[in-house]
Amino acid sequence: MSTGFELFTDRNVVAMRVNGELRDLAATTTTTDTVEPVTLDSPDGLSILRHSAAHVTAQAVQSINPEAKLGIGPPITDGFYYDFDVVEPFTPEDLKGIEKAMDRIIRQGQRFVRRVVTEDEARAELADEPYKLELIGLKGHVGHGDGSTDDNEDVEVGGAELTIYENVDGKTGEVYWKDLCRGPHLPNTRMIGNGWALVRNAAAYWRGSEKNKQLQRIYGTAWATKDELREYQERQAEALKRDHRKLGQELDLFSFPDEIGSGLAVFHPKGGVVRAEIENYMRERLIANGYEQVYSPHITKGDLFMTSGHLQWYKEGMFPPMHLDEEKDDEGNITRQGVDYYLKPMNCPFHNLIFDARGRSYRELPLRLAEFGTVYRYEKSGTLSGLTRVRGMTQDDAHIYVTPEQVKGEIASQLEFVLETLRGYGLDDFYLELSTKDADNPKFLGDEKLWADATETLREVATESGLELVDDPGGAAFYGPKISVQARDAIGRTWQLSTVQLDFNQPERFKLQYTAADGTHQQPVMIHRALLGSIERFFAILLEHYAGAFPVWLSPVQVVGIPVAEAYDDYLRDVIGQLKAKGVRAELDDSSDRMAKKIRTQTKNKVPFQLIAGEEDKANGSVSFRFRDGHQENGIPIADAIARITDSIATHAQV
RNA sequence: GCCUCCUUAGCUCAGUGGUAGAGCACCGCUCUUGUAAAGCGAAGGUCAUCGGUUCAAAUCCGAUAGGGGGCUCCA
Repeated sequence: MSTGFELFTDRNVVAMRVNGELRDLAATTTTTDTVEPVTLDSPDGLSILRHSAAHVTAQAVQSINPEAKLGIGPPITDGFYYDFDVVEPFTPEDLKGIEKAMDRIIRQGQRFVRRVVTEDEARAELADEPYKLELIGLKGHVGHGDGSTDDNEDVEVGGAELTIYENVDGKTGEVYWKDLCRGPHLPNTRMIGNGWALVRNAAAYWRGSEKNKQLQRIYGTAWATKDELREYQERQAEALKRDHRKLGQELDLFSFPDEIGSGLAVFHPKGGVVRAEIENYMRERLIANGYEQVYSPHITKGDLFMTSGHLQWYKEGMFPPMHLDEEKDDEGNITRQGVDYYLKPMNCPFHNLIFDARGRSYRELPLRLAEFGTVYRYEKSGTLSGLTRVRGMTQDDAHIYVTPEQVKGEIASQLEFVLETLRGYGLDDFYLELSTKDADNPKFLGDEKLWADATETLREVATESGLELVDDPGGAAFYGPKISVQARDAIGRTWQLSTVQLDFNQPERFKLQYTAADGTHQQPVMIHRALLGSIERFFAILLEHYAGAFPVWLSPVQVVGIPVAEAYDDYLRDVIGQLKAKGVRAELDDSSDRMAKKIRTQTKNKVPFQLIAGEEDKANGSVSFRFRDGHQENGIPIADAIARITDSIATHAQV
């Protein structure tokens, strides 16, 4: 029998795994146990650190406001949070005070002490903590088919036995504070060190349901060292600098005029260039890969969405109808029945009608219909965010109709097409996510066997791609499972981009058919495929990925000519003219600014090529390049300069 | 939708009860020959909107709209 303190003398060890279970260092082990050390900087160690920091936050809050009732306080990515029921929400000043109190607790070096309690003991000790009592009650039902506690709540109540963690004085053993908790914890608050900070406060529903009361949540971050905290804060600052809303304003790309309404963007001329390039490239790729382009209107009679099922399942996500064509007599009696028209939230029903416009042969399949279809969704106001979550957006939407035998091959080639196209935009770090149905959720429609087969097919294709595959249980659409491509951007954030989704439901609802080789009528399988997601969102992702410094082909202005003095305007104007003739977006900066000011301005505009010329270059028939990072290449002959620029556009190069 | 914070000139922001300010951008003039800001001047705001308190409101209170951060949602 020995404790972790005896087994591990390395001070970086903060907990241990005993037979696979995380335990406090204070726990006792026997010689037959398998015991592994958990270091502070390991993923487990960081979670424990963050969880302990959450406890200290709660202790600090209750030391300031004893009336605050405790919710839950789990570790999360990069940090932790703790929820409180308080009469007055926390203010930024409150957070400063809480940080001070936390600092005192941390410096004091209080020990975390684990104590096993019976349910009755726990209820007695936590009589003033209604939320904790609720969790104890829930735990009582786990194993009786409830199973409703999620991972975060599990952090509080844990597995086989109820435990309370006490924060006690390192010397006297006096108990300062306690909380229902599974643990494990750091041996001592001092180990939280100085790599932590409170980040913000926000409201959050108790147990994640909007039917419940909103609690006040305090978010914090915690790291093994102060340096790692600083790196984290720098990453946050970098993300802020790249924020597409900020860059969109600075670079004059798009805006959201209040006069139009929430979540509805306009693209300015410069943003329009970028967007057109994004779309043009996509179009080229579609045509080269056997797609046919179709168009459909923005509104439709409601019946179409009854057929598709959208009005039954997603009506709250749609803009309310326009009621048209109703006529009444003088007494107000309806003499002609009106019709409801809806803005479309999805394009698929229209494409189904195109499929169904005439008899289809198996020889036509796979039939790939593609459209940049603008859709409107009545997103809740609180969910809107820049271009990434809007109420009006254009999907690069495609629906592919295949025979059941073609499903696997088509999905495999779709996946390849998707990845290749994304690489063309400069994204090349991907992993896949397989979204499947929950066993018992009634939201998911259709035959179990179909789901199982479809899921298996997707899994095979995903596995064969060789990319990392992550499971997303319960993430499927109501009509079928999907593979989504997640892309990592330049600073390591991941974005869900393309989705390839199987649908057996809509072909059934629309009674879609094709004539098979044997003359029988068969139902096609439908594949939904969005490559960029929405063009607005993809625009935002690229903008953040490149931090506004687009590769040349996407840059709104590709070349700016900067004469050393006015006398060289004409010389450079001629070079710019030659570039324009080749389709390059080139301009001459003939404003009255000094050269250095022009360089500053165009660098801030993130123009990829600045062409500078004065007497020296003019005499040699050359120009000098200056790039966004400030480096220069002087005296390049004009013809070479033009070739270099046009090549960089053709190859989608970054400069 | 819910909680919370915010909204002053085109942009970034000062201005905590006595009816508005700076820098940059825009416009005009003068100047300007080699790699990130030339000088001078003019113009620009019923302080998001509406209502209330007050002798007096950008400032205090309320509502509405828009935005940020979260929660919930995301076909």
